[in-house]
Amino acid sequence: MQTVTLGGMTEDPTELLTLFTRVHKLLGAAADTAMSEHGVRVGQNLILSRLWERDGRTPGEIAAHWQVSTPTIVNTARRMEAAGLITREPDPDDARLVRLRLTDAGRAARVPVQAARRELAEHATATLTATERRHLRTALAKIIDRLSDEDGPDRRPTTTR
Amino acid sequence: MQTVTLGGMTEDPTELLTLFTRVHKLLGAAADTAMSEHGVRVGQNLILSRLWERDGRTPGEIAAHWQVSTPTIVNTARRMEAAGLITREPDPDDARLVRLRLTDAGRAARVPVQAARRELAEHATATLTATERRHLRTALAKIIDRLSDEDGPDRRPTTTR
DNA sequence: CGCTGATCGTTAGCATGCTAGTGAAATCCC
DNA sequence: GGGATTTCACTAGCATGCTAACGATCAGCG
Repeated sequence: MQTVTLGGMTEDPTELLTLFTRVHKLLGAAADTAMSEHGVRVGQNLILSRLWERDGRTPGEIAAHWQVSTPTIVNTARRMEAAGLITREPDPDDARLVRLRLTDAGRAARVPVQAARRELAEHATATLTATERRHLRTALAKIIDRLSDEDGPDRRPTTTR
Repeated sequence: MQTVTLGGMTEDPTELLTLFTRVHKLLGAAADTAMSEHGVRVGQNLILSRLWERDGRTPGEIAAHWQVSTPTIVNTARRMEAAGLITREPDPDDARLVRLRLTDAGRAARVPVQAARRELAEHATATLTATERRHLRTALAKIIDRLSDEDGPDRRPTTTR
């Protein structure tokens, strides 16, 4: 009986999935607000952070890194091109590929955006003890590993299984 | 080799926002898959769980409970009506209100859907120690409290501020 | 009684994710 | 060399969230 205690409760308010939904909504909204002040929307961080690390990546490359679908990156990249954060040029050696490159604006957003995200993370966990914060990170990583395993359709086609 | 481990990382893979994004995506996808087997999509749980608790609620009532916008509930309710899970009738006493009521199918989904969500939560946290699981719940609740405070525009219009 | 303002649902349009299907280009392999 | 396969990006269409603007209805108050 660790959790549910009420009489006719049908939905435990501390149900894990519910908690995650709410945290994600709050964190996502806060991140979007904070990042928007620097001309970047929250979903664009998927692409920007990879291009900051190394410029000229392809949509498929970025999608694979985050385990996200290619259309997600393609559509986000189109919005970012319209917003002047990146450019999209065909690869000269392989016409199937598209190279995403940072503009000056895209490069300039790096420091403030990363700072805003870091500050938000600190702010959100300000009331957690050091132990809780450490366990939170561990728990999240464990859940990701756990769900990435059987769920992941073809992550790392290692010969053996 | 849990995840990435490079030198000039610009984006810490253990960055809190990133971890939450990934957990949310994995958990949401798994929940949607599990619930879809019973004819319910993951977002519809917002409405269903409230109607299971008490039938005949209004969209605004449900939106307020979850701190979610009214259009979110309205649009989800329209899809649920099309799917045969609920009906929508105007309130006889107040023509502005819409009463959402469960159909037999909506009522029948209760047990299997709740079981599926519970099993998923257990599965996802199976590799966590009891301590980690306890701290996870605490940490999530604390983050929700923290972000709901100043962020919440008008939660509880107490006279004083 | 009737005007004004508050309340409630709806519509329109956007961002972020997804799957399925298309088409072009590169690669494999006979 | 040339047809079949694989690999890309892209498009179309959906679900889930949002804000802004609209319209209808109810409640207050003169």
